[in-house]
Amino acid sequence: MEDGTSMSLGHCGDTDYDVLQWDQREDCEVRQILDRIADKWSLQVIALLDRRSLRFTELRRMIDGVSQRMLTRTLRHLERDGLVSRTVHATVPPRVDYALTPLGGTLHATIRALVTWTEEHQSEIATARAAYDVRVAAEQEEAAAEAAGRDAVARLVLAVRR
Amino acid sequence: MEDGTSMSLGHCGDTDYDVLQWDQREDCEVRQILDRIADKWSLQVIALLDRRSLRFTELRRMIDGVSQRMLTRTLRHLERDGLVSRTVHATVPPRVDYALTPLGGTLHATIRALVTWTEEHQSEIATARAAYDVRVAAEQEEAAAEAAGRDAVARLVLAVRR
DNA sequence: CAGTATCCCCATAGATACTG
DNA sequence: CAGTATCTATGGGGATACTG
Repeated sequence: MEDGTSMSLGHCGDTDYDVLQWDQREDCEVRQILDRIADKWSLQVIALLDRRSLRFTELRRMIDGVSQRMLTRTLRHLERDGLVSRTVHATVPPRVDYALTPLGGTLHATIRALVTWTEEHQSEIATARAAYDVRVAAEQEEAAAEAAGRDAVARLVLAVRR
Repeated sequence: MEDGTSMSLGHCGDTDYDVLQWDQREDCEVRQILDRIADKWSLQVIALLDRRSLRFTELRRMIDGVSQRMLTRTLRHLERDGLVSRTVHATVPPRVDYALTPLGGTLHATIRALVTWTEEHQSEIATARAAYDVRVAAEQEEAAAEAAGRDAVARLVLAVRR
């Protein structure tokens, strides 16, 4: 076995509980779910399984670039969290079906809000980035010019002294 | 400079655009936002700044365990995406205020949905995990027992042959 | 088919030291 | 105070080989 977030989960660190916010607590449930959905493959898996249940190899083919190892790991994590169910059919060759659980379905629905937000605001973000990058570039040029100015002065001083 | 997702962002990979889903596209806006809010510190920063604007050191003190480097990086990223604003007061000693932009505010509101979901379902998740762990442990014991049985048989065979 | 087991890389977090 | 610069270490994730 490779890992597993350990069993002693608990309800986050409970120091000054009432003063702190969900996002203040280290390793709380929110963080764990966030880490799960933010990892490279989980979200794609969830989205695909929301349409219909799929076999291992079907998922593997549909998710471009995923390795067997990573797909297995991702599915195990999702299964452990109760977001995805795994049914093994004792046939030859073996057949394993993965499906989204009701719980997983509600999570996917929730995530959609974030997707919608992103779609609605992506142009604002792009604009902000462009503006930021320009600003940074300008500052760098300024700094370079200043440095060049200092050098010029230094050379002048040397020339005069000679 | 250290990095910056490069400037050639674009609207994700545009292969078979209409067939694919948002979550199928590699490196699309959704992924970028997800990576941002899912990273270790961004969310805490956003949540704190949603209450009131804060100075660098205030943030540093309020966010337990964050290093200068990480806080700076986090703030720069958030600033670049237009989620956080940075105002430098030309005083001695210097004073820099960070605040959530309107855009950042709407993002925080959206994320709250995810937090709510997590709070509502954390017991289900915990139950699922416990069940999964028990299942895995049982399978392992089973496998161990089987292996032990095989060994016993093997020893018997050897004993009889002698 | 649906995995497990290994090895390896490299991107990023964290610690430390220095600066306008 | 509010950073930048540099180094190291951890682990996520890819490639490959093997198996029930």
